Amino acid sequence: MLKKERQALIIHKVNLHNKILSSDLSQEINVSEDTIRRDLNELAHMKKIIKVHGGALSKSFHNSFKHTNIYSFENKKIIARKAVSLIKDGMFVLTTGGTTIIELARALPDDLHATFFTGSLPAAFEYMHHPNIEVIIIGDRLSKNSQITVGGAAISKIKEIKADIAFLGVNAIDIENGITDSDWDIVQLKQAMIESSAKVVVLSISEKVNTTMRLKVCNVKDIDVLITELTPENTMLACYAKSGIEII
Amino acid sequence: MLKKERQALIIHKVNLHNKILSSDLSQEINVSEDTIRRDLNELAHMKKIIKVHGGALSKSFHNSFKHTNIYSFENKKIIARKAVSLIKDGMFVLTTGGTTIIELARALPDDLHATFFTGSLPAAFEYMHHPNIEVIIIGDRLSKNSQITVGGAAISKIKEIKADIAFLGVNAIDIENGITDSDWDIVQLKQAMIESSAKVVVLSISEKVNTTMRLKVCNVKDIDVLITELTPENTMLACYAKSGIEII
DNA sequence: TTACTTCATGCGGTTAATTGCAGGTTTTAT
DNA sequence: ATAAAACCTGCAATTAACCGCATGAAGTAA
Repeated sequence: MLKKERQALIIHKVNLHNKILSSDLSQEINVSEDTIRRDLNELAHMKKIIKVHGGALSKSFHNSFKHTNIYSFENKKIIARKAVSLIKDGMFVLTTGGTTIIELARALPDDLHATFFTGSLPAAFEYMHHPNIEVIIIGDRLSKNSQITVGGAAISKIKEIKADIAFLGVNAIDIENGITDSDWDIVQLKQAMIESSAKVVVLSISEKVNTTMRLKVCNVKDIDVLITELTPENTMLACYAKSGIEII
Repeated sequence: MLKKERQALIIHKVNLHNKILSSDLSQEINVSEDTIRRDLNELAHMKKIIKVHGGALSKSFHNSFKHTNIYSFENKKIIARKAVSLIKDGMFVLTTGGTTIIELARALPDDLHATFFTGSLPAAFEYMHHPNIEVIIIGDRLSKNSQITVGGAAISKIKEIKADIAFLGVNAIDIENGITDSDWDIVQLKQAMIESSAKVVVLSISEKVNTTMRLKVCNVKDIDVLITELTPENTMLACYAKSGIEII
């Protein structure tokens, strides 16, 4: 096999599989690993692939970090816009923290008059900049990881509130296991919020749909509305719709 | 699995869930926890994630408040340094908000172990970044002007606390009228703090000394310590020293 | 055709990277 | 205080990468 021919094949395979091992190529094309390595180095030098220890990665694979970041950011904005449409003047709104909730805060229209309850510092900070929103901070011990107040006092405060709507930014939702999370304190908080709220709205990028974590927050049937960046007709969400959840 | 590939997966998961445990990753990817730890450390070194004990956190979750130009910044730093010397390990500390308190928060030594109570969002945010400080947020309605929680619930929470020391950033202090302020809610808050604290420390740049505002917080005799950027011997402070206040 | 040059390849030996593990220490949680 | 979990360090085994060189193929000019 000619050198050019071999390299073309390598590029093809890398783009096809996003990754390739030197050892595999060597076996397949029946040349020494040194030759493969030389090929990979040349191709890497021509910026056709990304050479790594043990093989190579496709260019698109490596870029996928930045893309996903912007991607989910855009997705969260879409979710936020949908969520905002559920909030009406005069409502009492409970929210968790999380980046999706932050986007929700930023998407609130200036003429909305409502009262927001939260224990999340970043969320409170966003609400604070809104001209017509009353912000009530739920006090307790501040969790440094999640930047939200957690503990018994926070829970009992939440239970005193009769909110119209609660927005939960969730980390994992699954038709079998419902909403799950990895932080015990956050789980307690979310459970209290669900209990205290007339309507429970779950915000989740589709990547988190059909994933589970260790601790259970609630069942799918406890949710009233599910918002993702996808259209409600998406097949991925069909089973949730069938469980009686409104999909937006 | 290639190392780069694994690290890409880790970044993706961290960004997806905001937080990840080394043990979970180890199970999922089927490599030893040591390998995961090494990956996390590398990624942390590349500033892609935040490494914490037991796992890692997403970077996007740690946006900090903007550092606007603080008036009389250098003086407030001097005051902060003096104030910090009063805080000992294990203390319960009550603080208001205000830029001087923010400087106090930043001046805290890393090895200080103490519990801080505050209703101030910016102050809480600074305390949160300290490794060994427990932060308790005092909840209630958020005052947008002063970025601190105010109201009856906050007051009664403060009264439940038996703090060792309270730091008040004040707006006006005068030998005749004592501490005065212009915001009714803040006045209530400060009064409660004074009541709940064994020791009351007032932080004030000298510009605010010998000025008065409309609402009275307390008398000079209710203060234990006064800290300004001036030396204790300064004649401007002599009359306060004569009233039995410790000047630092 | 022949002698010469260039290039691609494989191989032996060496160096570097990656990973898991044993141990001892630090941190965390109870 | 105490026990469990997480951490770090050094080490060893495995694997990949690199270097230099020999071989032979392919091309080139006389």
